[in-house]
Amino acid sequence: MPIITLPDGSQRKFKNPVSTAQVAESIGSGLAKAAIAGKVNGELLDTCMPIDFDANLNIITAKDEEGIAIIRHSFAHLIGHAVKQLYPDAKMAIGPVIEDGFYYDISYKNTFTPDDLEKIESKIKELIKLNYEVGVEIVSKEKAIKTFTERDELYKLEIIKGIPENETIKLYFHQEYIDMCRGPHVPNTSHLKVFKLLKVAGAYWRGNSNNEMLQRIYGTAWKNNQELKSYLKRIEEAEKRDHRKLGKKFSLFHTQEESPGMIFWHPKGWTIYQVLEQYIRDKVKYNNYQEIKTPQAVDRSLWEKSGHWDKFKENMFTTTSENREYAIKPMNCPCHVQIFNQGLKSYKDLPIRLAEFGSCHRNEPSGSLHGLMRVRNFVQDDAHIFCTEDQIQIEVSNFIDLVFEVYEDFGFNSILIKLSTRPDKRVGSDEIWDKSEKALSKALDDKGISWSILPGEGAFYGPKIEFSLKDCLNRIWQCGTIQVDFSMPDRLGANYIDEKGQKKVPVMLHRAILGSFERFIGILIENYAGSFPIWLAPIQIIIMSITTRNNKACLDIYQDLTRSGYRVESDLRNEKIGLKIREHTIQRIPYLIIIGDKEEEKKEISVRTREGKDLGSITLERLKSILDSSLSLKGKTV
RNA sequence: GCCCUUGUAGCUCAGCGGUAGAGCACUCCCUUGGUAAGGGAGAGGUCUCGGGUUCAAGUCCCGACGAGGGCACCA
Repeated sequence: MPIITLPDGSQRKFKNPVSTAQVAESIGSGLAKAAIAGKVNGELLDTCMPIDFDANLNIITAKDEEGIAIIRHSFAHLIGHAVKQLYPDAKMAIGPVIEDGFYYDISYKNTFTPDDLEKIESKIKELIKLNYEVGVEIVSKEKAIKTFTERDELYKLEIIKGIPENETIKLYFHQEYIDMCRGPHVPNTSHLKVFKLLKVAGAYWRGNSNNEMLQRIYGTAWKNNQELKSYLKRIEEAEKRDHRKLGKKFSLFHTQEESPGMIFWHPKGWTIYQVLEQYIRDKVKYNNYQEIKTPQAVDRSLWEKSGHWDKFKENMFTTTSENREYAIKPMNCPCHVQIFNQGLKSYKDLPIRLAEFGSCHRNEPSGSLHGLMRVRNFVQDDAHIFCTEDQIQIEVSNFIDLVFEVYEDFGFNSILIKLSTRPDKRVGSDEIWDKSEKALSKALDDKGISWSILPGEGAFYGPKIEFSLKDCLNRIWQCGTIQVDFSMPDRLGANYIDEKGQKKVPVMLHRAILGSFERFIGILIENYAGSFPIWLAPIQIIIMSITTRNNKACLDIYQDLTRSGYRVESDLRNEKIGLKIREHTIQRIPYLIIIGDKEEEKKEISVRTREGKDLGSITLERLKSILDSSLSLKGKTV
């Protein structure tokens, strides 16, 4: 006699085991129709599954987040149903839910073209119209194997092999199509209304590049048309902020065929770069780092010692000279150890913090290159802290503060923080790993920062904290990082003399705040959609004349502002003021100065912002004070 | 690296077997105009590169390279 407790606290008693569908029916037929699944004591179940115990039940409909997720999941099954009708030889692999949508991985002899995608979409629409019941059955492993053997679904059989004996297997019946899934799924296709297939892409079976590449069909689904439309609109708007598009539009940088993955910085892009570099230079100097510069190409022997030749050879560009082989540095750390190694170090010298704006080259796979975000030549705001084990905690803690301080200056508030822990292949004792992982997690916890863990994702030499930011399409890019390294200093012979006069190997902390200038600027461009806060804006002020008669006055003001340290340009063309305003507003120049006869007479300037706000006629001094207060805020108000 | 898509003027794109097009930008001329596009004329392309099919190839086929979306990779 199960007693079902509903979210409002009311209870219903049933004589026999009861399903979510039956409970919903007992409440009302509208709810029965809308019911997609039941959340039974917090666990999602198909509406037809019997409940034979007292339970809390929440009836899930399309209005719930979980309901939409189930709808998306069921749409994946519909891809299966449709694909198997259209292409009976296709083999279905996996079809999970993802953020905002779903996909299905399929193996098929021919490649799916955009035409096929349309056909599949139409077929799915036909199937939806049938309003068929989706059946579900819990089966034995044998039955599942038999079912998919008969159907020649090799991938499903592979999946079954990996399911533990004690775990239940559920089959979902979509008319003649059968899929296997944890579920739950919608009880009837009438729940499946609004969807769109988006694209086909390749994906390795089980995410392993040694396996066959399958064809992945991506789709999105929503509870109504408005939500679908607004989702598509959102994507469209986000794509307009793409840093590669804006990089062209604002002439910040370009790339070209002859040097894939390497950036040609234009004057305006380079201005942003330089502002960032000087900003970080001041920051690290203030925090007791010493800036250095190390060679670009280093003999193979050093990379052999550091372990890079062994572990990282594929990713290094090499070159030769007079029978010697060199590698263009992919990282700065080995060179920094060389500087540490010059002269004898005492424990009293530690920590030593060596910073470099180090240009690194890595031969990244061609398919991974992505605008400024993933490049083959980039400059890190790199530094290595050489310290004792006892100093790790405080150094990590200080670094985290520094990262937050810096990110705040850019107005970033959603920073993803992850701790990557010991991988299977690693150096160093478990004791040391325990200690360094704990140092990192403690530093995060002490500050009340929320973070997630990436088990086994640490570097072979030590765990790391990653600070990641999102681009306009929510793709995640690692920017800042701090990594504990017990290995490289030893390999490269670094040591210091401790209190007892003994030689000891220092710990090395690898760390970067922005990560790479390239990636960070990419994130900035998308984050600000090209409307850079004034401290970063490549051109801060444009001075425009009403007629050529006013050109001389414009040049005087230009000279004044330039000599006061602002980034200014003038537009003295024989064009109407409306055109000039339009063009420079589109270029997102923060302040537009207009000089006509009236301004000349009053010895003032008219100022307008890129947002279209008219500040009226003011003195040059007044403008400077507006600029200065805006400069001091950096990106905090944006 | 793998799969799919894609590569035409500085930019955005049309053309998809029959002598290269548009808009914006550019150059020149007229216009000296007050807060998001004044008017006219002109110049500009081995249609990424290399093969092939064809009487004829931006257009069809093959390959290379680049780019875009995924996947894998990101020490």
